[in-house]
Amino acid sequence: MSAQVFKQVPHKSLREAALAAIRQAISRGDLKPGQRLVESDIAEQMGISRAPVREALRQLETAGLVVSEPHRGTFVTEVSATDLWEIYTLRAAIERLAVRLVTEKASAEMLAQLQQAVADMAQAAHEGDLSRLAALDMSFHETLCRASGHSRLLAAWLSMITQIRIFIDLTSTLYLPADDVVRLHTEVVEHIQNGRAEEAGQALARHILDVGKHICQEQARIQGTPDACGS
Amino acid sequence: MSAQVFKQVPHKSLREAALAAIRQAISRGDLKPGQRLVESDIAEQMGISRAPVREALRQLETAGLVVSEPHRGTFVTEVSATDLWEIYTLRAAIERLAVRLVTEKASAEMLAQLQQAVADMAQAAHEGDLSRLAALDMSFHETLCRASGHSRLLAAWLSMITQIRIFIDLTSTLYLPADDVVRLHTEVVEHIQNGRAEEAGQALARHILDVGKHICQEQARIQGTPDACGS
DNA sequence: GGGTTGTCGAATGTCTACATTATACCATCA
DNA sequence: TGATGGTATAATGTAGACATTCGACAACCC
Repeated sequence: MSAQVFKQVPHKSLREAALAAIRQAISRGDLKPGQRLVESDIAEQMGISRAPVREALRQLETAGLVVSEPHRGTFVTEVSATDLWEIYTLRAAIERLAVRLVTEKASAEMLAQLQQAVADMAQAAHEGDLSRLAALDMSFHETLCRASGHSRLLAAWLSMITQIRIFIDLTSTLYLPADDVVRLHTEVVEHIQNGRAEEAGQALARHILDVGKHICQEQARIQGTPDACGS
Repeated sequence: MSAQVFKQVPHKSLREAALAAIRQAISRGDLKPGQRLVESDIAEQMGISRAPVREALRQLETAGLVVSEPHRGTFVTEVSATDLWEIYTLRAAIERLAVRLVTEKASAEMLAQLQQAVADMAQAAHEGDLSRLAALDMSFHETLCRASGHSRLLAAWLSMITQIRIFIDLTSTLYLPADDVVRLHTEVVEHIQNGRAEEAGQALARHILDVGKHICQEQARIQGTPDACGS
């Protein structure tokens, strides 16, 4: 066998293309919660037939990004306050595991990466660049989940983030003073550094649940529904 | 608007039928890990066309029960030792949340249901009916997840159980003495009863991880691969 | 004989057409 | 006027046909 010269063609099926396109559209907010997705429209816009579009929609349905009712159509999932509560509690539990795993491994480069992330956050906070701070915040958590080396954990995290991203952007506010955000993440990193897995997990979970509660209340306020977020 | 009197008819499509059929077949072990699923065969056996079968397969793919390679086919997911480790760690984290939620609510009937489950387990253990004990064990955990009132949590739990059920049945052994199994669950229920959410969660998580480790090692032994289950 | 190339069969990927169903609209009638 | 019932339309559900691709095996060359 000769040396590798040619790159593998990324073998994309139309289904995967449709999947990515629709997911992106939802993630970007081009498709809003509750909006109807008409198969033939999507197919026409993409220049393909309905079959691959349907299959992509079925995948998105299992992933929870859309809901489909027989003979009525598929709609972008609407996220209720209850849903937000579910997602945030689950997310907290999952990230708690992530941080525990990372602490147990505690590779030097991982730690450096997380420290860098926190340093960036501190700088953004210092400069008053709140939207950058929010982006770095999200990035910090993603880094953590990736560093866990737990593929299912990461997949679950990404799935949940996709579901709430629209909402986070919608109400794009920091629910805490910028300094507090930096401090909380610093605390977590220090716990990791010192090998205190349990403390790191608790600090992180508390932080996530705290933010979740705020977003939950905001959601309830916007929609005028009673606050469904547990204590 | 009048009060709800008539139930909605469950409006099942062929896709849902196919989905349920294939899922059951995998769950029952009729379809073994690694086995190829030929769309036209399934369609013919069910007396339907390939379209709904394909869509069902796409959903199963997202759920992680099958994997599909372009132009090669769809196969029942093979569960490696690493997968088992991922599933058990995630499951422990999720059930830890479940037990916390249940403890916080602590409705009387829920508690009674869990106590009944443990009592049944004790009886089965006393009678030496190990397979019934194993079934009750599983049922206990499912009850817990349902009682959490957290739909995503339950969905995630069911998904993971489906993925490992084949393997659990395959190596259908209790990895602990029957009495220990009963004792561990009794302990969890007592913690719930006393409102000690954190302790209940830790006890449950320890128990699950313990079992997971044993199953992991068993898997590694069977396949001759090195033990990939973290500490 | 080892390795490469050509060919064939089978399964998947995709498309088009048709069947079924839900919803909106309008006519009808008490 | 408002409820009832029919009809049209548009979208989804399903089927079947065709295109594409993979894997295996045979033919071929060195």
